[in-house]
Amino acid sequence: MTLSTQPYKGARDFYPEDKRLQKYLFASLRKSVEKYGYEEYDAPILESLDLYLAKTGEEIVNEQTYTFTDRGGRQVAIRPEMTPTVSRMVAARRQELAYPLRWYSIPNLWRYERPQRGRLREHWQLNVDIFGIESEQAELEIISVANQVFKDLGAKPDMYQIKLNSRQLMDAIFTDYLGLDDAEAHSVAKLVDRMHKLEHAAFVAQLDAAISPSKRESGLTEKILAILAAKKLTDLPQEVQQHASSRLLQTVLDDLVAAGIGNAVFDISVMRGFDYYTGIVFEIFDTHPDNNRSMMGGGRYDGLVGLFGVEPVPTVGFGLGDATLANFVELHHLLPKLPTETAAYVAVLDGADVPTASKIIREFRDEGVNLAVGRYGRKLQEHFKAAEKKGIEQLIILGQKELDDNQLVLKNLATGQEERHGMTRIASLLQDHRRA
RNA sequence: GCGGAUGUAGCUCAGUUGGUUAGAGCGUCUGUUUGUGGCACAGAAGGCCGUGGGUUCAAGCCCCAUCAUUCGCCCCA
Repeated sequence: MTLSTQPYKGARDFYPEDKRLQKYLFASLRKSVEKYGYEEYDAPILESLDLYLAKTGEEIVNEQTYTFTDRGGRQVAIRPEMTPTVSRMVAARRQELAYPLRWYSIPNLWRYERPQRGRLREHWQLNVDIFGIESEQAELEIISVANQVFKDLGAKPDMYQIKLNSRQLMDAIFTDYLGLDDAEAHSVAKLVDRMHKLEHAAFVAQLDAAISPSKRESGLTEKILAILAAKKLTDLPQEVQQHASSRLLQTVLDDLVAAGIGNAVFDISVMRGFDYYTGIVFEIFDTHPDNNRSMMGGGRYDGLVGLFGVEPVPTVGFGLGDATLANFVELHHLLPKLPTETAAYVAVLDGADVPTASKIIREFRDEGVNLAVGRYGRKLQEHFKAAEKKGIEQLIILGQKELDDNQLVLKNLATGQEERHGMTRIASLLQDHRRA
């Protein structure tokens, strides 16, 4: 039995070129959310299993969470999402924190399931939450932050679409307007979530199955279909439009447009899987036909902090996965060239005095110039190849001649241009080059 | 958990109706003399043909199982 070199199923190795992409994406995400005053936090990857049992949405705990018993007999889970953790942290210090809190994190999360495109067992997810604002100011800001994230990655508005709905509005439609009981409402909600994936006939058939025969005979199926055909809030029946949640959603949509976010729309099929959402929910979809999926989702969850036996704190937040985001930026060709951190490669030629060369190299580093040194005693052409393969554009040649007159050769491997200067001059050239 | 596809060199893949020493391109390494690369030329290394069993005189090829990868379903942070 030979040892496998493959990473664990559903998890990725990050070779330097992969890590470079991840670092670029995360740096962009951090920059975007920090523009709005969000601060980064973090927490352990392990949590007590109780934390996930306490909230609703059972499947994720039973089937999709990595769990184990530790040596002290405690039931432990590897975090499958960040929301319970951040709620726990807020609850623990609820009285001393300065609201509104603006927090973000980029945790790695684990779920036990069959890997597929854009969905792995280990992934990283940007989590952005605002705590302590009851009004729609919170929704407006959080969606603006999400939009900023895409804008800063170079995305144009037609590359993605922000879809909004409201849990309260759907509850009002299901219960008050349609008269569904709880079980029917739950089934119909799950169906609506998938309505764009199903053939129309299949959807209607499943809809029929989800409601009681008597209601079906009184034409309820048609009534539901009429509601679901709504493309705008104003397509809904008057009595539904008068509901407070409908007016609130319209306000948020109008405010987003006023804020210059024109690709935000009402979409009745946006339900969100978790039951802890209490108000407006939203998702961002990639409009590219090869990646037409939800990249980010979120909403208002006012009840979660209160699960810890303290006063509830109104919260709006979202999560954005790294795998789907990477698909997005690649499909839309948004990636810039990602250069190495190393400013120059140093070729110490055969016959050059190594202690003297080393002293010069140390001086470069003291100036903050990142240098990788090639193996001593190699031929110059091998240094060229090594530097090029590593993606390092500049080569510093240190032969005995250069050491004697302290005029070093700096060669740009892309253009072939060469210049001779003292160490200080070359250091500043390299620093300018990196800033450009 | 369910279904489809695919496993041959480091990578991308060829391998005829089963037939003897297993192929290409790219990459890697060496050299074309010792301080100027990317090209070219010459050469080399590198394969239990995913694994186990079966059929056959003979299996990379056919059959079964198994593992892995991948796409989708379920579900979705």
